Amino acid sequence: MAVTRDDVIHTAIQLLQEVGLDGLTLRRLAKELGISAPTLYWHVKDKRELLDLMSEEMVRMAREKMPPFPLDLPWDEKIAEGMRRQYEAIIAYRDGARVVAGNRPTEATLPQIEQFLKIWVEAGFPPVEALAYILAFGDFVTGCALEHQAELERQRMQPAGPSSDLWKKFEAYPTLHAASLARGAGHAAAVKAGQRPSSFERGLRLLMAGLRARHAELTAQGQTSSPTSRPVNTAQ
Amino acid sequence: MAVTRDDVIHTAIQLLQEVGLDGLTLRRLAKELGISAPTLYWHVKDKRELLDLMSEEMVRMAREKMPPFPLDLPWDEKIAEGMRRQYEAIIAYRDGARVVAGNRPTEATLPQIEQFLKIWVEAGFPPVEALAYILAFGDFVTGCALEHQAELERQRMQPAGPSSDLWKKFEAYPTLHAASLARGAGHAAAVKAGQRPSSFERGLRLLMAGLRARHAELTAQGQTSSPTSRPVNTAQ
DNA sequence: GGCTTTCCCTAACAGTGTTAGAGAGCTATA
DNA sequence: TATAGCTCTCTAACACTGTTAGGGAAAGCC
Repeated sequence: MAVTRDDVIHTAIQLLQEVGLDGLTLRRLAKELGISAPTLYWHVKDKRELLDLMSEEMVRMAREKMPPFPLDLPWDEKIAEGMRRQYEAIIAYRDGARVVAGNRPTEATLPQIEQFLKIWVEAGFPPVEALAYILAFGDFVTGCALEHQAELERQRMQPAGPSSDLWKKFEAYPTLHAASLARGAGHAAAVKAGQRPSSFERGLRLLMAGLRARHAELTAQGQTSSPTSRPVNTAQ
Repeated sequence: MAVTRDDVIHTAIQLLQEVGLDGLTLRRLAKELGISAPTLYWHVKDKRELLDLMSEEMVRMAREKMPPFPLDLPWDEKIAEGMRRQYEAIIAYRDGARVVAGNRPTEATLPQIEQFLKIWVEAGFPPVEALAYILAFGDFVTGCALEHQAELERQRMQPAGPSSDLWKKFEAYPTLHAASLARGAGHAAAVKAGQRPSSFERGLRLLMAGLRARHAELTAQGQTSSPTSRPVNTAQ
């Protein structure tokens, strides 16, 4: 049976899990599919395009596996949950962050953004400001996901490697020393157990606190029944 | 005169400015130095090591050019300024974010972290919590810097390309449509003018607001003269 | 003079994404 | 039924990449 474009994409994603992004070569993928490397160019324009398609499909599949979005939450918890889902979707696959981040923005993400943006506007944020915040939140998610998976790849290469040593061998820096000691084993264990690393949750909590403050400002400023009807200044 | 290791690093950084990370090849660098490619392996173990050295030197040089850090600010503005400097240092060179982010954490950054951490602890944050926040902030900075420079590279390839079109051709998404129209030309112009994009400043303001709220919690909880003497719960 | 260190070379390997060009098998149409 | 065209695949090859092997000339040291 002939190989389809979907076969290429899904086999590539599966192969990514096994060998990582740096090991994902066209020849390797072709062998997995039982075809020759140049044949891939009939299904796909570029390796760049292949990665774009993989990126879209990966977040789509990851989202598909999640329980339906709880719509009966207060606005701030809805937004927080939305960010968590974006984070989880990105790190669901090995090197997913690098694949998604390297991707140029595509049209397939627009409905997703639209839906999320609506939550913000219904909460009372002016559309421009909400969009700006979504982008900023997105950058944070990307950064966390990249750093998290980079750490995973480092551990995969040399378990308990010099990365952990680095956090212990400095008595020259007293504050850092105290902090990292107290941090110590708990963190490494949590990461290895696949838990959400504290960086993301910590930062998210801060962002949400800041957002609630801004929201209070907005609702105090424009006291109409429809909060979007009278857009306020965009918080320069 | 013989080529030194510093020559290699600085020529590589200069070459990075001209051709970008993807254009930075060992043969190209060797030609720039007037030597042959394999000779580079006498000065440097790896390309990976070369990039690590470049990363360190780039942030060092960028920091060197900044005015001395203003120490007479309130604690929150000191932290915000520290984050801004980290961001500026990373995006000071072309593809700087990719170079720095791809770098495994090195010992040279420790004094920097120690100094920054001290600001937090003096402000009243327990060391563990402060360190966690610094890492979260760092992820945010990395994410913003990567996205910012990725946008720059996209523009370099095709000025006013389909990326801008994407934000305009969707009347199917009303909320997004409204937001992006109001955003429109102002943003693109700001990015092209090299201004700090709103994503970073917006997110930073949110993070700082959240941080001030957390700080208020902490100081209300532990009312001693030395705020670090009685570390409080770490905000689970 | 001999020995080691420093700095450089050419030749080559194994791998990468990618293009050129050709061909087998199916389908639809004249 | 013959012909044209579409779909999917192939081999050969190109222009790169990082990297290794192994050798050689100049300088300093004992």
